[in-house]
Amino acid sequence: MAIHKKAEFGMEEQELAVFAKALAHPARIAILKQLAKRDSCLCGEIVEVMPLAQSTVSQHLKELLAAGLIQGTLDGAKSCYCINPVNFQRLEMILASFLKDTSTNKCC
Amino acid sequence: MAIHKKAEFGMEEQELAVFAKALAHPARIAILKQLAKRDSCLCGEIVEVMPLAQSTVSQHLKELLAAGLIQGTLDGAKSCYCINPVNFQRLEMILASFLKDTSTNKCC
DNA sequence: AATTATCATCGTATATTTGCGATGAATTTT
DNA sequence: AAAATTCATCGCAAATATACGATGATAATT
Repeated sequence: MAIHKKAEFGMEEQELAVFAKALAHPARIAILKQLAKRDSCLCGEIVEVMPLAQSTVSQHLKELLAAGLIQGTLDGAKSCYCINPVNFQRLEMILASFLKDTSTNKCC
Repeated sequence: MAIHKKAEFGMEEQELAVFAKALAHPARIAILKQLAKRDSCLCGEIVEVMPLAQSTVSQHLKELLAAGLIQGTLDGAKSCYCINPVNFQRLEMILASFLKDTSTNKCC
């Protein structure tokens, strides 16, 4: 876009938008489920159960990391990723607040 | 992307991804909050409280419509948009399921 | 009937996302 | 030490998203 106006909105909106964007691709949702299911994962283990190339999975992991939904370490050759419980709790809180703010039945 | 592989994931992942993508921009979150606050809105009323051009707001409304998060009618000159309560309830359900699937404390 | 107000859509420009192969770095295995 | 494994990053191509002004269509006002 010519100019990005995202910064002109409230902190709450921006924070939720960042989390939502991280969840805006089925691959990333599937990755998060896998991580939770196995408690933790090597990148290769995820690639095995995903219809995507290794480089693509690595990129999705990077985005999840940037959004704070997962945490991970790279010990030389091997990697290790897992859910970030703290930020997931934060996500849950923000979602609850959002759903409360948007609850209504009246319509046009 | 050269090829879109989204279709190769599960229905649940895809459905949540569609909702999440709709929420992946602060402007759309702000719009949803406005709609809930006022119960319903003309496009122009939203433009007034938003740092965006009318055409841009209209485009965001279209995306929210496509995702099913809002419903609306166009009576000639005037429009009327509001929250889609049914799909919001569905969103709430899917989110709860997702959060359950991703709950864990064990980490690497 | 002419003007004004409201809004969707089109066209355009730029930025971001998605996906992959190739490459290189670090570790492990042989 | 050589070969194999594991993974992030780079570079590329194509698709989407973001934002706006201009335009046209419809309805309400004058």
